[in-house]
Amino acid sequence: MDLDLRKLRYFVALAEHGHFGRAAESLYIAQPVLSRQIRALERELGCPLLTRTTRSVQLTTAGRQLQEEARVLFATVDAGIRRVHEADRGVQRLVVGFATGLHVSQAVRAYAATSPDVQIELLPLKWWEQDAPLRDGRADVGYLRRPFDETGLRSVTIGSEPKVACLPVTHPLARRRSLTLAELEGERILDAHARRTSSAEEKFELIASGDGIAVVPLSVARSYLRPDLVHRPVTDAEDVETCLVVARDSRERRVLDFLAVATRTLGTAPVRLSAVD
Amino acid sequence: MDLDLRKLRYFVALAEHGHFGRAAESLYIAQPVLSRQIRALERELGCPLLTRTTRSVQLTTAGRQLQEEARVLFATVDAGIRRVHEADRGVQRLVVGFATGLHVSQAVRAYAATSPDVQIELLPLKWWEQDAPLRDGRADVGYLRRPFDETGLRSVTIGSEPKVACLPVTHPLARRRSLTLAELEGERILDAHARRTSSAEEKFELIASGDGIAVVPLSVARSYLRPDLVHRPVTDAEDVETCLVVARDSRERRVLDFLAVATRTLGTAPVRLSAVD
DNA sequence: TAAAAATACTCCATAGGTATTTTAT
DNA sequence: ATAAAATACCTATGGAGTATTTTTA
Repeated sequence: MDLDLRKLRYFVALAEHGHFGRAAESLYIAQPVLSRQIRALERELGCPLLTRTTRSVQLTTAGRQLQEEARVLFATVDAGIRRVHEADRGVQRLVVGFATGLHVSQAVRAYAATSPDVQIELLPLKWWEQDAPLRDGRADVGYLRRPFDETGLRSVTIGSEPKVACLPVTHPLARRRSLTLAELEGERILDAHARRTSSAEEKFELIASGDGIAVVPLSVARSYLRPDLVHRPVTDAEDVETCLVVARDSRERRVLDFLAVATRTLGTAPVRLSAVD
Repeated sequence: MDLDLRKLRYFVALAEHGHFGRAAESLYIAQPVLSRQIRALERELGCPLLTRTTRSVQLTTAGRQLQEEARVLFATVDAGIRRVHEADRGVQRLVVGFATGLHVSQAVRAYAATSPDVQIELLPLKWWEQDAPLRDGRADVGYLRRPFDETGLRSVTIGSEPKVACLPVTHPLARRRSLTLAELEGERILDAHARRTSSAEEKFELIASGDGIAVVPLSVARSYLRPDLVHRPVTDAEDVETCLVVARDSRERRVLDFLAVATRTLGTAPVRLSAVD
């Protein structure tokens, strides 16, 4: 049912030693135990992890992959347990999510100055799930662009930015100072791609190679700026609102403090809860 | 010793239901079993996860943190096992690491066209560990900037780029077309920061707020371009070499193919192994 | 007092041990 | 022939079950 981390640890030792006897020794268990546990692991995973001859042990492709996965898995476990212990010792954490192109470090530094005991973590938000991390607790507060699914969240608008069209420098429209939506009629617009790769970079690569153009918020264009691309304001496209977002039911001091500091660094009045709902 | 994922799964169910009886029911186990397992988990972790009254079960701070960690942990496990199964079914993967500012998507797309069956994954490399992922197998091939620790690796130089100084727009030197190292004497240079945050953004934030300047490769400056910063070539700073890197002992078809395609997209001759060593 | 968690006990699956056999070089 | 992994068999830890007690809103 559940992956057995003990067996996985045994497997890693075996993969490293390439020898049942020596691996068992390093694990302080008897060799037959290791043999059985590895067989069990192979059975549970449903695929062979090594090819055995009496003289050598060689990893299969799946085995090599598992060895790699084990590395990140144990690192994840260790880091997780450490954070649990920190939470137990009363260490406060604040995870600040931010959509591509939105700059948070000024607010973060201002907040860090007021609350030096809070560990701050930055979480870049993916364009296809801006809001989910706030709902499920992966982030305590986020800088997002509208629209997004606001159910279960509270948000304060903190600004807005124009949309721009990204074009190859060689594109005829690139010579214009600004554009209108009408002028973009007939252009191939690269939109919300289904592929959930990490790379919006790919989109811009496609634009550079002439496969299409994109209309994006100014700050997105800026953060993917390249010498072979230009961006021009689309004068009649609606501005995109940026906002600060928290989970609807979060009432924790550190979150409220951050909101206060963050809105203050924007030069606006501190957020009152009533204004947020 | 090892974290028990079964107990963790039980804990998650309990955290969600907030009630031993109902959680046990949802897990198809008896209530006393759940009680015991949760106590055992608390003992193993060395900290209380919930405050129990006969009417309600409430998570402690550590408990909330563990619930969060469990989410990412189970996701990591699932994804890992999936990749192991894929490897077993013969699905090829190629992980391409790249340092900030180096663009790989052109080569990746060219390679994907020649080898459509290979799953390609992009891995952004951290500035403080450019090379480690190549050595430990997290990446099969990487686009790196010299210098880095080349032990156990093979590299081909594929280009070089000038260094530039990043300054606030308001800085007196910002009006110059280009600069020399001598002219930067006396400036506060923000260098390799010890803090291993994900954010080189922070460094640029510091520059923008006048805390110092930085001398970085051109492509790094470009990828963190902001309206309140400028970058000017430092004419007498040595250029930075960019290179393609693989593990010394990697001889796999997919890696060699990628090298061939990648160097071809650069307009240079395909890499011969002898040239790499 | 009633609902819910904890405790007491029993059973069994499985990790781990030792002794031995099988296998491939 | 020999080194190394697999198999056989035993022990004991701990997970899961039922019955019962303890606790507090």
